[in-house]
Amino acid sequence: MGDVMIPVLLADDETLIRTALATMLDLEPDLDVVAHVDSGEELLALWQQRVRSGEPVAVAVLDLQMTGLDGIDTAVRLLEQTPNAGVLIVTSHGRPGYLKRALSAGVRGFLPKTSSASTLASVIRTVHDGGRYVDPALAAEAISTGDSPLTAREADVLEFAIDGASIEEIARRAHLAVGTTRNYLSSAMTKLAVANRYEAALKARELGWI
Amino acid sequence: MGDVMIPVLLADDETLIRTALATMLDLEPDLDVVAHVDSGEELLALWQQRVRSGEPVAVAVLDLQMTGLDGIDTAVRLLEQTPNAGVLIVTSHGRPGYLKRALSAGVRGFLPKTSSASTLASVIRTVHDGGRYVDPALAAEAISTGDSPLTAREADVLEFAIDGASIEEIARRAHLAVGTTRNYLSSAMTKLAVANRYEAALKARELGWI
DNA sequence: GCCTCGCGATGACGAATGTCATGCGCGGCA
DNA sequence: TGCCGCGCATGACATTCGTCATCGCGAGGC
Repeated sequence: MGDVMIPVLLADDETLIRTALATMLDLEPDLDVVAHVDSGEELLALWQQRVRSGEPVAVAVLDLQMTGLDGIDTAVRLLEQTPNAGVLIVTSHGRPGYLKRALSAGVRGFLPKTSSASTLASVIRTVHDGGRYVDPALAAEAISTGDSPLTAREADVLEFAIDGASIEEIARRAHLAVGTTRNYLSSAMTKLAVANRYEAALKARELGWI
Repeated sequence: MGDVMIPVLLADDETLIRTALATMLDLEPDLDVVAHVDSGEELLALWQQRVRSGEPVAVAVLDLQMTGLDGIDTAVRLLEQTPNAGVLIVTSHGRPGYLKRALSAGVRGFLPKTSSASTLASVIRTVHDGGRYVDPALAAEAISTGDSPLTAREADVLEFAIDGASIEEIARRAHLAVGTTRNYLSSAMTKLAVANRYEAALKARELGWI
């Protein structure tokens, strides 16, 4: 019996949600939530500890938006260490770009929080067995969105533009000249078909491109 | 036994979270999650139905951020109909202004999702017994933040400014002249001590003032 | 070696934006 | 009744912003 149980590690900084999910998943006969923590850092520490002590490989269920290391950052580090670990990301915001980044990092499951509980449980099993599962709606959206047309610099300046900073401030943060910054912002705006840098930053974030 | 059970109605548009919370709360011996729905509208319909059929008064647990009617809107309508109903709001974003609006609507419980599960359960009991409970950290923040210094018009234009619209566009949406819109934005910017309307809108939202 | 291309920068120009002084009408209110 | 205060509006002004043409430079590609 013990060897058919799937060990699950859960990371989410919202305690209420995390414990509720842990409680619910633990009710599944074949799932064993061995630990749940409130940050990516703690999950990584726990993972390493389990690897060192030779415990059976677990499925990591990560919330995408966490303070500190977010779900994708955590997944990247975890997968650097354990290349084919089963990692599953759960998120409130179905941004296409996030899905792409997660998949290219090697994440094998990606679900919105609007999924059902039974979906989550079955995806945990799928991921544990080496399979993949991506929410169909999110996948369709990611495909139809296409890849980011932004160059690295354009993405940089947009990232600094999102909090409403002036071009001067953006230039300082990006270590670019003011005029250069303007140009990058301008070309990003053209690509995104919007009229100013704020809309551009908003849209790029919406699409997960920054 | 049946009459000591506290009926709980749950509304949250994230199915995974909602069912996990419902499952967890149902494990409490004195709580009975009689239904959980994914929108404020549905919760209101359910509430009315229960009132009409004379069922015992329940505690409503509402997620603050939902598409359509959000937690506060739902609470307002629910409390218009049943003035001293027990309503509890749960949220990811601890904006001071939200807390104030919720309390002035008559909500008696306000918790961040970073609370513990036992806190939620005990606050449901408190609210059911006619008591109040507000997360101490959120309460302190709300007190230190003070009230909104924005006039109604200033708040209006800021709301339209948050998606990056031009002043012309904001003016159209607010049914104001372009110059007037500029003036309101300008005075809002002064009050918020920022340099442009985007920062102003962001800051006002951060503080829960719009 | 030469050519091209992308990155970073500059300067000029018109449009959008933020500021300020000012005006007008209207509902309280002393 | 007269006097704020407030909502809404104008016009003028200096800045900031977005666009565009142009340039230097270094890293490949042939």
